[in-house]
Amino acid sequence: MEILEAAWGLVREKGLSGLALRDIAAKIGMRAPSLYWYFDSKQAIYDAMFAEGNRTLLDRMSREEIPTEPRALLSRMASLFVQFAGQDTARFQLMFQRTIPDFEPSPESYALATEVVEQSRKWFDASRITDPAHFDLFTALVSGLASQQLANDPGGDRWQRLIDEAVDMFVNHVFKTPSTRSST
Amino acid sequence: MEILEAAWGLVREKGLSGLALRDIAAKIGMRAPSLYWYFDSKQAIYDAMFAEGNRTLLDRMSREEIPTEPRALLSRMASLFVQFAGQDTARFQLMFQRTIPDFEPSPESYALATEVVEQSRKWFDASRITDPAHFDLFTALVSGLASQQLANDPGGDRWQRLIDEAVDMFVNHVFKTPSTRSST
DNA sequence: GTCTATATTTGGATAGAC
DNA sequence: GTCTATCCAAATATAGAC
Repeated sequence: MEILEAAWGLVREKGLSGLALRDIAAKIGMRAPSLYWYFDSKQAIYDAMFAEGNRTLLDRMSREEIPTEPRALLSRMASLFVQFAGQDTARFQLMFQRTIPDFEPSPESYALATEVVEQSRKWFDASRITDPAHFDLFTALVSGLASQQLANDPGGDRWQRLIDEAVDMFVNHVFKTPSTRSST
Repeated sequence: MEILEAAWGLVREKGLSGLALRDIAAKIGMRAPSLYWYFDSKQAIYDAMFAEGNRTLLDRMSREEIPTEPRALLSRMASLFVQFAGQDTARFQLMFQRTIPDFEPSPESYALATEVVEQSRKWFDASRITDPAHFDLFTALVSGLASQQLANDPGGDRWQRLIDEAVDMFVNHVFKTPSTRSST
């Protein structure tokens, strides 16, 4: 949908909460009221964007074939996520941080977000790491890399390039075998 | 200052970007224009809050005596930060995430933020970990714990209680000695 | 489907009296 | 220092013509 495309563009330019219906309309040669033929409200637009972001991420996850080796698997997972986050700060904020005052995703959109978590856990389970706390630790590690990258070196790779080391650290910790370390 | 206290309260209730001068004034039995005697603009209020947050954090850091043992030191550091973040989501967003469209801290306020980073690095250096990339990895780990805690279990301790394990993981990685692990 | 016109609200900011 | 009155701008949303 052309409207959402325009919305994404604006959100990247002016920040997530700086989005205005007027601007969206202007960007596609329309007037603001016309948007109401497609969406019930501004919140509905945010909601559609939220859903789209999650669908995109789900799609990317489904395209990957899951490596069998845990280290490779978790590295793939982390790279996928940090890269996804790094591509669009506003999208990251919309999907993973509570930054817009009133916005609450609709049940349908929220279901997609849940599916993302479920898929992630399914991937993670394939690494044969069983402790749920380890999953939490891993998500913290990955989201930390992503958020530091976005906040302190946007567009760069200062944290992105630490992914493999971080995964090594994590894997060695979980399996408590300080065995072979491959830093690519 | 009474104004800032009211502002913090509102920001916690209605979100960072939901702050309105009218509401601040109302909360302390005033009218909005009166605030202009104290602050030049709304941005100036955000700026004062930004500065105050950083001063508070600096103060807490300075009150700690730095443990000599690296594990204890980093654990203290991480706990301090995650706890500080967990106490106030809005403050965390203001200080560490770019969530308000136009807000840019004044040079004086920004200097305080820089000082926080410098102090943190000074602490970190005391652990005799020299690789700068390790500092980045550590900040990612800690901020990841903090942001996951805030986003997915606000008020709880699901990620907070992983701090010691995370520090163990990190220390073992950095010193590459898989020696004694103490999980408290 | 898209428009103009307009209602409505909200909120930052200023002028000027006291 | 604090007020009232007011201005101004932005922005969501609705009504109704075409």
